[in-house]
Amino acid sequence: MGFSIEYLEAFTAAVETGSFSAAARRLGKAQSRISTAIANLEIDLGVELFHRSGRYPTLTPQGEHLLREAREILSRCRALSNHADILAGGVPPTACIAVDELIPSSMLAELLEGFAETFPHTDVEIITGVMGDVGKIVISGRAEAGIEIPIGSPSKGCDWRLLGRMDFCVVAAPHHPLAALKRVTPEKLAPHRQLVTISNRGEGEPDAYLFGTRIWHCQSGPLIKELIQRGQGWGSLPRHQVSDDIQAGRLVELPLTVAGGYFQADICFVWEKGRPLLPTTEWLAEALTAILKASHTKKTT
Amino acid sequence: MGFSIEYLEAFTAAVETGSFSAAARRLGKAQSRISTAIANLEIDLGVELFHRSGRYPTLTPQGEHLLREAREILSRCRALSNHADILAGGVPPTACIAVDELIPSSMLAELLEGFAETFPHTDVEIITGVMGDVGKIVISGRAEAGIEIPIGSPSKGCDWRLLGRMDFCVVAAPHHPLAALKRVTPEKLAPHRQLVTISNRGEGEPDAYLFGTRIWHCQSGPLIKELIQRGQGWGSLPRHQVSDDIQAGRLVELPLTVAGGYFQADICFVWEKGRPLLPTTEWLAEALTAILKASHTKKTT
DNA sequence: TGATAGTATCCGAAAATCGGATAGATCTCG
DNA sequence: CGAGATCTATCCGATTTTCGGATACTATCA
Repeated sequence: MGFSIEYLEAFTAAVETGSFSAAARRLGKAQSRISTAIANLEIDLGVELFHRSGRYPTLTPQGEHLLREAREILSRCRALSNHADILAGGVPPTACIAVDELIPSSMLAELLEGFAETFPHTDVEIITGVMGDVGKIVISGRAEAGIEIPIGSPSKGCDWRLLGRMDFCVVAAPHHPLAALKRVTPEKLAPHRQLVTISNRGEGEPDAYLFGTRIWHCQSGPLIKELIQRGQGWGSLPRHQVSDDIQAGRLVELPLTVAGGYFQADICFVWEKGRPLLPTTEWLAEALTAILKASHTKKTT
Repeated sequence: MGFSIEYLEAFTAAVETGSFSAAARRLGKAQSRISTAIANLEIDLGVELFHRSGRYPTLTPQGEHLLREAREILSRCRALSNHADILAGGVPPTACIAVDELIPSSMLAELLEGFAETFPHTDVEIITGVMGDVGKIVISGRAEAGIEIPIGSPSKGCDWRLLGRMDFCVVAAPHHPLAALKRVTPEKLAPHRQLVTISNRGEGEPDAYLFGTRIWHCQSGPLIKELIQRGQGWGSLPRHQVSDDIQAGRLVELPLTVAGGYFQADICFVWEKGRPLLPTTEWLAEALTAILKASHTKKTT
C-alpha cells in the first residue's frame, strides 16, 4: 500500500476530465506530475488503469473497478476533513445534557431531531433526573447544560434562562372521596394520602409541596399514576402526562384553589455559572425556546 | 486536505500501541517520524488529537471521533490494495457467461452463490439463449464461456467439456389422445402437433427433433408448457421443468421407445477454441462439474 | 533519587517532488 | 496528405520533504 491520496486524486481527476493534461489544469499542477502519479499508481497497484493507445487515455475494465474504490477513499478523506473543520470551529464532539423526567419526551424528540441535523457529527448523551438532580449534574460537570424544572428558583451555581412554563394538575381517581367535592382547598387535601416523586439521590420534595402527614414517596412516575388511578391517594402531576387519563375518565382533576401559583412550574435551561456557552448548548437553548413558544401558541389558539 | 495516508497510519498505530515510540517500532520507522507525523496531522486538521500532559499521550474527545474516520479511510485503502492485488493476479473484473435457458435456475443460483464467495470483486453478467445461441455468443466474444445444451455436438469453434446430462421427457395433456396409449412410437407422434422451441436468432431445431409436419415453433418455454397443458399438442421438455406438473396430474409423460438416446441431452461447458481459461471460467467449470455430480448422486440415491 | 521509557526538536544526508522543456504520437481540419 | 493543435512520457535541475539518529527534557516507577 504505497500509494498516496494525491495519486488517487490524480487518478479520479484524469478520469473525470478525460486527459492527464486537463487533470493537471484542474488540480493546478504540472502535467508531468499527473503522468508520473498515474504511472506510479499503476506500478504500485500492479494494474494498468488506462489504455494509452489513442490520443486520450481510456479506462481499462480494471481501472473502472478500482476507480470506484478510489472515489470512495477520497470521499472519506473529505468527510474527515470536514469533520475536523467542524471540531476545529469549536463544536464539541459530544454533547451531554441533563433533563428532568417530567419534560415531555415528544418535545425532546423534536429537539434532538433538529440537533442531529444541525450537528451531524456530535454524539449526544441524555441524563435524566428529577427534582434538583438536573442542576447537580450540570454543576458537577457531567453535563454541559440541563433542562430543569426548578423548585422555587433554579439550582445555585447555575446560570439559567426561562424557557416556558408547564402546567401541573392535581388528580385523583374518579371514585376517590376528593373527586366528589365541588371546591378543594389545601385543608381538604391534608387528611388524604399524597403521592409525591422522590429524587434518585435520596432527596424528597420541599415542604411547600407537602400538604399533610400521610405521604408516600415513590421514584417511579408511572407507578404513582397507577396508584392514584387505583384510589390510593392524590397527587400533582404534569398536565401532559395525565390529560389523556382525564379525557378517558380514568382520573379526575381536582378543582383546587390556592393563593400562590404552585401548580405551574417553570422550565429552565441551566448551565454552569460563568461558563461560556458552547455552540451546541447555545443552539439547544434557542431551539428549546422556539419549541416551547410554538407549543404554547398551538395550545392557546 | 493536506494529510497523507502515512499520517493516518501513524495516528491509528499510536492509538493502538499507546505511545508514539511503540507505534514507531510497529511501523518500523523512527520515533521522530511518528511525533512529527502526528504534529503535522494536528496542524493540518486544526484539532488536537492527543493530550501530552502525562507520560503516554491520551486521545482527546476530538481525537476519538476523528479516529473512527481515520480507521475507515485506512480500511478502504486496504480494500483497494487487496482488490488491486486480485486484479493483478489475473482475475478479471467482470465475468460474462452465456447460459442455455433450459438450465435449471436453481443450479445457476447455487453456482453464482459460490462464485460470489470465491470472487467477491468480480462483477457477473449472464446472457441467456436457446439452441445454438450459447455457442455463438461465446465465439463472438461477448461471453468468456457458456453452458450449452448442444444439438448433436457442441458448437464449432468452441472447446468444450462435458459436465453432465439432462433428462428430457415427452409430455402431453392428460386429455390428449396420445395420453391414452400404452406404447408410443415416433410414428404415433407424427400425426399430432409438436411444439418446439425456437432460437431468438431465428433458427429452429434440427430435423432430427421434428417428428411430423404439424409443428408450432415458439420462443417462450412457459408458453409451450401452457399450450401443451391445454391439449394443443405434445412436446419434449426438460424433466425438471415438468416433473411437478406430472406429479400434479397436469401433464402426463408419454412412454416413448426409440432406438437412439435423443431424450437425454448433454450439458457442456464451452469456451472459445484455443483461448486459455481465465481463473474465473476455470472455477466455473470445476464448480459446475461438482454441482452436477452432486445433483446426480442425490437423484440416484 | 536514580533508572526507565517516552516526547519534541534539531540536524545532515538522502530521496522525493516540483515545474519546465522536449520528443514522439495522435487527432482534426483544411 | 500535411500543418497545426493537443496529448503523453521522459528528462532535468532546483527545491522541498522525508528519513533516521542524536539530544534535551519530562513523566513515572521502584
